[in-house]
Amino acid sequence: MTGRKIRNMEEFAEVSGISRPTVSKYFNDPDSVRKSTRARIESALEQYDYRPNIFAINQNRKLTKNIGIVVPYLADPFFAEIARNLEMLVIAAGYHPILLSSHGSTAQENDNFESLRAIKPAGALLAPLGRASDKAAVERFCKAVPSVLFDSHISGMGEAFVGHDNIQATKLICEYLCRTGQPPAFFEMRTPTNPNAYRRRNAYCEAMERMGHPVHLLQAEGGGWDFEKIGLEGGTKVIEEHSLPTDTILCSNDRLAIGFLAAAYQKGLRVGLGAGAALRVAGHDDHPFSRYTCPPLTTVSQDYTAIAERSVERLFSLVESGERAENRDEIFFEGKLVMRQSA
Amino acid sequence: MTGRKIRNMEEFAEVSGISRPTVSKYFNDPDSVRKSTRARIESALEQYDYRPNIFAINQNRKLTKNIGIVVPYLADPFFAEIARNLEMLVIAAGYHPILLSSHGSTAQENDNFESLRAIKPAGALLAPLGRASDKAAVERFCKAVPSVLFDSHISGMGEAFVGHDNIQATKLICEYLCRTGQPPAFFEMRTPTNPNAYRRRNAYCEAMERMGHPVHLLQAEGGGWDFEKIGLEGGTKVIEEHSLPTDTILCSNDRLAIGFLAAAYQKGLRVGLGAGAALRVAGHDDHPFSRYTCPPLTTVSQDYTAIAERSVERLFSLVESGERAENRDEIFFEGKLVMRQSA
DNA sequence: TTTTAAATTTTACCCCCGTAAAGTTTTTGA
DNA sequence: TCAAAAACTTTACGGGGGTAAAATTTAAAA
Repeated sequence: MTGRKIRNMEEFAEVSGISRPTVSKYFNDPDSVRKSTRARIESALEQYDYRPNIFAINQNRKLTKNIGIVVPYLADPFFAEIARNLEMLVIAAGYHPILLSSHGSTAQENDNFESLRAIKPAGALLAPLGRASDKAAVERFCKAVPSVLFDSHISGMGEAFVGHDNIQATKLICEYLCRTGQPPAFFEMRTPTNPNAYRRRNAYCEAMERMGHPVHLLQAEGGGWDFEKIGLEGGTKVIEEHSLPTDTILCSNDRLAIGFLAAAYQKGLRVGLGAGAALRVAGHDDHPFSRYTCPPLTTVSQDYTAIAERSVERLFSLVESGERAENRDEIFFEGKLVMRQSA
Repeated sequence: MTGRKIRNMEEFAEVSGISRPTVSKYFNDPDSVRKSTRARIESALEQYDYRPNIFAINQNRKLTKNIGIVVPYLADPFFAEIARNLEMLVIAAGYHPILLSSHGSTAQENDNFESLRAIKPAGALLAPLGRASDKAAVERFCKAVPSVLFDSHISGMGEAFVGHDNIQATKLICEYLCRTGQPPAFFEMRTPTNPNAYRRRNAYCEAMERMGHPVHLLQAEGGGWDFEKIGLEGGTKVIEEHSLPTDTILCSNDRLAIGFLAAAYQKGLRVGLGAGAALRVAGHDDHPFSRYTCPPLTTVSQDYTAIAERSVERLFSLVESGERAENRDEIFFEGKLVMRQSA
């Protein structure tokens, strides 16, 4: 780090003794220039502190190295965790992740789409809000930017969808619960925020009918993203009303289950498998905190890593081929049973 | 949305019948042009879909409307929640937040600083890793970009620090615990990831000495950001070794407490206040999930909202004056006791 | 050594907008 | 109504770099 300040590529080309277009070529792909040229540039790089201006670069490219990541609610540890995985994969691929949270708001989601389009991303990984999404806005965005949807499925949008197999996973835990005790009732939000919830509800109903057990839906009121709160309040209500039709509760997701466990605890109902237990409670997702509940939550896992990896992989195959997918594929990863002490 | 496609400001100026420099002026401040001119531009804006190219804008400004937000670990709901608050305040102020997580890694933190500097942000809100931070890198960044530090304090860096009063808050809960039962032992990580932990440890020691109670530090092994795991394992260990010197445990933060509660539960130790309880456990932070633990966690809150608001306020007073602070101020918000059922 | 292909340089133009300077029009206020 | 002030237009330049085309050099192959 010596010598004069370098203001632009012109000056850097000068001090490194190479022409500017070749320097430009180097920065776009160091392997595209002769080895000896590369060496000269890199030795100049050690002497002088220079890097190309990102705005000037992006202005001249139709596409940038930016990859947008949009999640519906980043303060939900599930999305935080999957976003973390996605970011790291995108970085590893030499791209630049731009992480945006819609904070549960349709307006914010639309703003995020606009912000993203303004920076001409090479592609985007989207988990839309779902029910609350402005479908037309999602569609416009996907048309303009190669996108892979993950977690929340909106039919027909994006070049691909990568997500969790809600149906298989729900059936799996239903079967486990039926095999090991009373058939479960299903605890959920009456009007779920997340579209996966509908698939889980349907899968539960189907599974129970197939096994010849009664279907019991326990529906909590409330909207938004404060699932634990809804679980706690809804859980308290069903317990107080003695409206539990069975001793086994399958919650639509782990966050609801965490709330429900709190409700059970506060009402003095012991949850677990042993003789002294009054209730079995299971969740869905293998949420980062589900192993720390009391008792530890039995659940079905989502394969976070696989979903993140495949989403990124699928997106880059689009981005790097420069083509749009001829046929939209949908990839589902199976859930695994995570047996802990709550059910 | 009719008419031909507009490619740039030149063309837009043409169709709106105004000169390009005036149009440019309008986009920088709609109030800086005559009312009638503004009306003509805005009616053209309704007919034609045009917005200025963000890269070209930023290339020509020394400063952008970008505000960097760097947090050490976004998958920690505490940071997710505070980032959410910060983002919304920054947006409300008409700026553009760029949220970056260091994912607990020094290298990533430094990369984040570089990425941010590359986009010439008007300012930055930083919560450094702390102990793991590359101090020189933080200092360089703060010298180059007006920055307000929050949550984790590194002395002398940034134009201001806004955070939680760890000392007051720790003393508050110590006094509460001593007043209502046995004096607490302090459960923490031996080598804490977060710098606040050291202040809490010291405040605990001081408070106990001042009140004439013995100081007991229970130190869990392990590093990183998986605090619940450390709390569970460390808690299991101290319980198994019968090395609990008192029936009251004050955890250095809520996430450790969540782990500790799980340990107690799994070891059959009933936590709470009543007669049947073997243990009291308290935390620190009022973590988003602390109200859903079993039993609900007694803790001291951090004033998330105030910290976020003041940080943003302080940063914009710098940004908009265009000056650097003559004297660095440090603002601490007091914690409040949150009494729930665990202690 | 010659031929050929590949890499580089030169030249030139483009991207899209900020902004300063000078000249022109419109608005304001007395 | 008229001069001063304000707003606008025209003109011109600059920012930092992508990229195409033609000319030149270098390296590899025959």
